[in-house]
Amino acid sequence: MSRIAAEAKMSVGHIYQYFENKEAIIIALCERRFSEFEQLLVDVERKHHENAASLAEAWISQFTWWLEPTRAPLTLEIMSEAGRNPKVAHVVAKIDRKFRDIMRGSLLPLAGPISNGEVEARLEAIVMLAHGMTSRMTADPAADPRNLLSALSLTVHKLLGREPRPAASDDEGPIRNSD
Amino acid sequence: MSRIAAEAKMSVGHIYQYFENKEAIIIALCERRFSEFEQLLVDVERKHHENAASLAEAWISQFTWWLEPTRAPLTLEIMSEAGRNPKVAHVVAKIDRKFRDIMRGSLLPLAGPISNGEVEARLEAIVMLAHGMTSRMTADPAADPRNLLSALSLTVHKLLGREPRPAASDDEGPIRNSD
DNA sequence: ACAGAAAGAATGAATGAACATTCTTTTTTC
DNA sequence: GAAAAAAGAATGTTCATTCATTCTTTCTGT
Repeated sequence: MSRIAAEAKMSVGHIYQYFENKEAIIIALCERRFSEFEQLLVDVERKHHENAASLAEAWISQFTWWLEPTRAPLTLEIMSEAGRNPKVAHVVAKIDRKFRDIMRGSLLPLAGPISNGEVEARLEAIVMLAHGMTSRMTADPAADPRNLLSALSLTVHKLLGREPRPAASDDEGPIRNSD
Repeated sequence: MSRIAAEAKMSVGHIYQYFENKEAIIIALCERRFSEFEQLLVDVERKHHENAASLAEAWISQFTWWLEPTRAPLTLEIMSEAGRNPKVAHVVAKIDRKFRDIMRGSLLPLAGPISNGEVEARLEAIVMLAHGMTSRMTADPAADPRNLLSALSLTVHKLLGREPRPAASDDEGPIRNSD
């Protein structure tokens, strides 16, 4: 609380006029974080709704947002907290549902006609990849965001039954994780 | 510490005869956890080295280990902690390296000849999926381990360029995540 | 064989720091 | 000058670590 107060340039006591307790702050931060990302996806969808091919690329590239070095650790902390705190779990569940709805509607149709169960399995796989990205990003100081993103891209394309884009945006080969 | 002491049926003070401080206990727990899993993979490899087809299946099924409801939350906590504590990060990096070595040697050859960069990208994807599994498992109380595992299986098979096994072990369809 | 001294094992109360929350006091605003 | 806003000191709790003390085992000299 004292650090939050310092950051907000308020006194500790004053914060309690705006939030009932620390947990309420945490919930609000989670909600803000997730709705920011949701907005990113909605924007991408609006921009590319006419062009199926570019949608996948644009959609994937949004995940750099989660790879910001200050964002990933706190996101992982949120997932951990969700395991203990049902209120946090509820906020996480909300964005998860939203995220899957968006994918079901705009991304997965690119895979062609597949069974309902297959659709859900692929959704789950992509959600797992997204979670895995933030976990890898925070747990491995040598993890390179570009590698994580291209592994995501590769896998999403395979899940959509398409070939990944022919070349990376810059001409370098894959980057080694050094020790 | 008091809870650890109770669990170990020791006094709090006595624990400090065996561990320098709480951090040392945490490191030891991480090491034990990871080496247990490593042993699982080594065993699977030994058992299936003659049969490439069954290796992938057996290998994938080992991941139920990470899905144990008491294991996943603490594993996620470890990943979070690795972001702050370099000693924990080092232990995580060690199992990560080992894990990739095993995969490179026994699993990925099933995918046929692919470029070096492709190999590393697929390794990263599988590692991300593994991390994602524990994150999903702890963050979503409605997550079903069977769904997570079959999403993993589906994706690993796609990454290996093979079709997933024809049917699930039991005859049920995919399980919905209820609300 | 054995008293008793030394070493080691184990306990649990004391310490001090961190921290969320509340309460009293001060400052600002109208 | 009253009411609202803001500050920051006080409170009570949790928790890792330390420390004085007690209990147990092992060794030593006769």
